[in-house]
Amino acid sequence: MTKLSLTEENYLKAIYFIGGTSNQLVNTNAIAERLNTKAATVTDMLRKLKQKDLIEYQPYKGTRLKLEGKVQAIGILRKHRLWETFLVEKLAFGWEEVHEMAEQLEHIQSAELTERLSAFLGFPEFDPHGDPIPNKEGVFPRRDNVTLDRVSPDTAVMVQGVKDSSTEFLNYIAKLGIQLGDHIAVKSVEEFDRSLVVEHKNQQYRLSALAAANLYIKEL
Amino acid sequence: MTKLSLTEENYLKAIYFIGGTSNQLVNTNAIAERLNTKAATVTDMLRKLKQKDLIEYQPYKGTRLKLEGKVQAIGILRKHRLWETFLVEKLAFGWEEVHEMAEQLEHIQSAELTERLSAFLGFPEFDPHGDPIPNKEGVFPRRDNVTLDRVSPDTAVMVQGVKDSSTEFLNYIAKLGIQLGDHIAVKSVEEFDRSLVVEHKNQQYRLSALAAANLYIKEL
DNA sequence: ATATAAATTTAGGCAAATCTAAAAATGATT
DNA sequence: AATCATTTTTAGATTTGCCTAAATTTATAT
Repeated sequence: MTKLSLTEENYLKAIYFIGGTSNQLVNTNAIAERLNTKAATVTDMLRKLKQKDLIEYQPYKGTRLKLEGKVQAIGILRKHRLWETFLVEKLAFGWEEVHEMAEQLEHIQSAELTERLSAFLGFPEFDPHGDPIPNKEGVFPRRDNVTLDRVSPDTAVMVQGVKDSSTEFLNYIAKLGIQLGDHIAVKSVEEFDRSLVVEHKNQQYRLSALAAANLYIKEL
Repeated sequence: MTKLSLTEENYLKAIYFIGGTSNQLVNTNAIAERLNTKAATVTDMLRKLKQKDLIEYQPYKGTRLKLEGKVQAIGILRKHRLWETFLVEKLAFGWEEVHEMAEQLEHIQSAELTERLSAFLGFPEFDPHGDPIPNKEGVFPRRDNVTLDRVSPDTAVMVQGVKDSSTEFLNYIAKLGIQLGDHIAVKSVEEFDRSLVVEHKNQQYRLSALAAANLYIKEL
């Protein structure tokens, strides 16, 4: 349980996200790209993290998190999503504005603070983007993984989360006025490009299949 | 308005506190001691901060903050005290527990976050230790600087703050159950050592002159 | 299968923040 | 005023995280 540097934490997080839930082998270049750094720099850090026994790493082969590395990564993710929830629910930020701040706040070291923050927020299970918040044991809550492109015409749904949380997508749906919890009715689906006509807040408009595939929903 | 490193921020804060409100010249050694570092290290940083025009510094003479350095230091202090207020009032930490966490939180960069936090807390003017929180222009609220050792016998007062916020003192008054806002009645003052007998929460006990001198109060 | 391309690592360096040891300046004392 | 003690600075290293350029390994494609 050595205390990690901010940089080390960011590397673990990057490996966690690229590796996905199945903990795939991760390429050096992928990490470099995600962290806006150079492959040579990543190699240095991988050697260091391996030496700390946080990752598996074989030169030229790739890397994956070991148990302790994963625990750390999930811990950081937990803090990130709790702080995002705080920023949106208590400080009234828009859900597209909070990522930067949460990137800083997630590195605050105090287990007690994290747990009290969670309690203060009412032990939330999903953050403002609809992403699941692992509990302090690192266990994720379950959620239906249905996206808007999967539903049939004439279905009413509620928006539960976004799959793609890039600024571009968040801005796009902010422009449409879509928020978590909003109700959307799918009117029709275009055969040609799978785009859909939806009714939302008394307005009808068209959504591309790509946009729809990035909205997690619950059928009503 | 160059963004400062965490370390640079800590140096400015140290100079601010040692220099006091009158912005006295500060010795290299005093800074080293406060930051648990070595004088040589401090010299390096002073050269750097001077080069950034944040401080006045003449080798062997000492240093003091320039306007921009002071603005930065007060900005950090504002964040520190707002976060402390948050931790105590919203997360129910004891006021002796929060310093460490606030030391980390004070470096979070986002003016918007700071202002929203202040609003969320109801624009507090004093933190849980009773210390004044500068507003976003850097102006401190005024407060009576009366300490408990200054009042005459048979006076009722309210605790407004602590002058010495060392862990030792905070623990001591926590043990006595003294909290901000508490009412205390001074029963008598001992000629010999200026110690006082006080009534507090239906109990009578004796406080040393030293302890009393570290409690800011308001007469009722 | 061999050449070429792509990915990765190694080598050598740089900047920030730190340290120890030695040198220099300041201040205090007789 | 000369000496001694203290404070401060300089010099030279170290660690962390990063870089570029060159070398090496792996993958791809004729």
